[in-house]
Amino acid sequence: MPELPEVEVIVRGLNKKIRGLTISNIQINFPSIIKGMNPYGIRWFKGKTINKIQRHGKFISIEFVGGHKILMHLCMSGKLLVLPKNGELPKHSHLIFDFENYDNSLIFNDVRRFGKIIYSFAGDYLVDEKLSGLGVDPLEMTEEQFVEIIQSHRKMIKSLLLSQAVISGLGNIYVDESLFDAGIHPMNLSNEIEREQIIKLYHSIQKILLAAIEAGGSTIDSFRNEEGKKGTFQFQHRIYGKYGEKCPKCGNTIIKINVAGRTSSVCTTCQVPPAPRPTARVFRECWWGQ
DNA sequence: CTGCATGTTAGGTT
DNA sequence: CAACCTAACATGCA
Repeated sequence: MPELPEVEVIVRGLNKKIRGLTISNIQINFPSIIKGMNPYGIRWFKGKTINKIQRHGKFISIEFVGGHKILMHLCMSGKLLVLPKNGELPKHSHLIFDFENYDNSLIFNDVRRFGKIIYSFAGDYLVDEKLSGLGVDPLEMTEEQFVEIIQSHRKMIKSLLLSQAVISGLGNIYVDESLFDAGIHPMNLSNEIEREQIIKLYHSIQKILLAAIEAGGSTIDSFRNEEGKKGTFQFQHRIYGKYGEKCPKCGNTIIKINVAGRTSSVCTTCQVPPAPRPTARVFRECWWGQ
C-alpha cells in the first residue's frame, strides 16, 4: 500500500533518526524475506555506518559509507519502524538492526511478507537491476518529459501511470486521485489525450503527491510512518475508494470499474469515458454477420 | 466459508 | 513487440 508519498515520509523520518549511525547488531527472525541470495549474508553490514537513506520510486535504499546498499520494498503491508530497543517487539518483525550509542532499533515489519530486502556488496546486480529498471520519478520529471512519455505509448492511461518501469512511485490511490483531479477517465488511451490535458495531469500529480507528503501520507489500513503513526491524507481523498458516494465536483454517483486489474473509482460526468473500441474478434464477427 | 484488497512478477494470449 | 489479462504470493477483514 505505501506509494511514493508514504515511502517519502518514511525516508525523511529515517534520515532524521538513523543517518550517520553504525550498526551494532542484526537480528534475522524471518530469513525468507531477504530475497535473491543467502539471507544471512546481510550480517556483513554489522559495523557499517549509514551514509544516507533514499527513495527510488517505492523502493528505499539504505546506503552505507563505502557505497554498499540495502534495498527494501514495502509492497503492501511492510513497515519500517524505529522503536525503543528494549520495548515489546511488534508481531511480524522480520529483521531488526541495532545501532551503536542509540536506544532505538530499526525494524522491518510485514504482516503479509510480500515485502523484499535485497543487499549489495559491490554494485550487486540484483540491486542495480531493480534500480535501473525504474522509470522517472514523478516529482523530478519535467512537463516535457511527461508529455513525451504519455504520447509515446498507446496504453490505457491508468495502466501506464502504474507502470513502475515508466514512471516510478504511483500506485492505485494517487493514480485515481490525479486522474480525477485532471478530469481524465482511466481507460483513455494515452496517445489520444490532448496535450493540454496531459499538462493538467502533470500538475495534478505533482500537487497531490506534495500535499500527501505534507499530510504524512495516506493511511487506508496498515500504513504507518517510522514512528508507528498514521498519515492524514486519506481525509483529503476525493475519489479513491469512494464508489457509491457523490462526486465532490458534480454530485453524480461515483462508480467502480476495473482497469489494469485494479479497482478504480470514477465519476463518468467529470471523467468522460473513451468511445468503445471493437476488438479484432468483434470486428471479424460483424464482418461475417453482414 | 467466500470474496476482496494491496504491489509486483511471471506466464500466457491477443 | 506492445498491450493486456490472470494467477500467484500472505494475510486480515467483512
